[in-house]
Amino acid sequence: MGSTTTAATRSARERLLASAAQLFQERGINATGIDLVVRNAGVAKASLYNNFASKEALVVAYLEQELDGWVQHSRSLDDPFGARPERVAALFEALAVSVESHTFHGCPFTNAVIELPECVSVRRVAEHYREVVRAHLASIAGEDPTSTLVSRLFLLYDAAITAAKVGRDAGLVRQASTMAQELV
Amino acid sequence: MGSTTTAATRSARERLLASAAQLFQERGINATGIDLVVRNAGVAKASLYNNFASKEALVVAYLEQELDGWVQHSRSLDDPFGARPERVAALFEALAVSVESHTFHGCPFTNAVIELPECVSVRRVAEHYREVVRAHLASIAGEDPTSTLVSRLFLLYDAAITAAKVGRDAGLVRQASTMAQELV
DNA sequence: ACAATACCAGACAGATCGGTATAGTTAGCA
DNA sequence: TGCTAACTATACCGATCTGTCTGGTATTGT
Repeated sequence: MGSTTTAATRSARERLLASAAQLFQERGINATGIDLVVRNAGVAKASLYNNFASKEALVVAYLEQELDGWVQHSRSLDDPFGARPERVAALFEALAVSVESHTFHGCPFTNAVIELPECVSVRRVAEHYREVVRAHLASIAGEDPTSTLVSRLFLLYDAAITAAKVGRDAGLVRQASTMAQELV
Repeated sequence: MGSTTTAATRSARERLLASAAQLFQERGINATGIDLVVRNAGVAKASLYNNFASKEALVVAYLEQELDGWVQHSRSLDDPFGARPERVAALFEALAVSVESHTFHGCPFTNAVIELPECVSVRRVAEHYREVVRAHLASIAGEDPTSTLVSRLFLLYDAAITAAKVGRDAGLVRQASTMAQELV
């Protein structure tokens, strides 16, 4: 018990999270049934409820996984010794590339809040994500996370994601990138 | 027949659209069942299917109504003879006020695209909305809708809405407003 | 070898989904 | 007056939803 976890356990849980991440992003959360998540994961239904208390718990775990992924991804893109405009550009350019490769389905956190507006645990993860993004932008800008400059960069990052999702327009993403680079 | 529509018919259809608008925005589209829309409208279920072919058709009609509402609303806010920064400010300030009054549930078009990503008719209305917004911003800026300036204003408008929805932050909306005013 | 534990496959339950059908009521109009 | 058409109320349909339960298998540590 404790931290002991068998290889099989980890595999089932991981496959469920990977399946959920794919389906929730491609089809939306409310439009994706448990049965489909389970089948897509190649896992028994009971395994889902052994690892997660409910669908809502699965959604929250999926979002927490996405948050971890964003942190790792943005860190891997960032050169802490680079110039500020280049660091900003790297962040936005990665977004533009994923838009062009059609693997982009919008911000998982924003999407989840829209689909489950009453769910406080979802909202909590989404707000945590926004704090993390703000902190990252603050570290690039060399300012306080509550500063005007960081707020403006944050707005532009949000804008780029929304434009990419609804407008499917990588050009707008690059426009946002240009604006952000001009700010720092 | 033809354009003839009785008072009762108009009333049922209008009540259904009003009910759908309220519930789809407050609870989301997929999380709102037909029965609830009907009950909330004080209307019989058959009246829904006399006026709309399906739930999807109701969603599209709701979005078209929202589009008309946005056009009327933004026109009523706008003074075509005013200075550009004031015209931009009026648009964003109305958004900030609705955020503060807790009647704001995000952009209906963005939300619908997120909830029904496969639905082409929903996406079509959403893209129409974006063209209309672009045209309005172009008329304020006195430039072509495809110009860099209009793209930037458009990004900021998107950003303000997303920040208001997920972050519930009227301060960010006003920050976006300031940026937009500086641009024109 | 053996108990514990995760795993799989799938039936099942109760609720709710979108949508249809039935049956009776009301209002406008020739 | 009597036809038409839209209304109301409600029962019903098959499908699907989340979640539970049974029952058998494979792996694990001791």
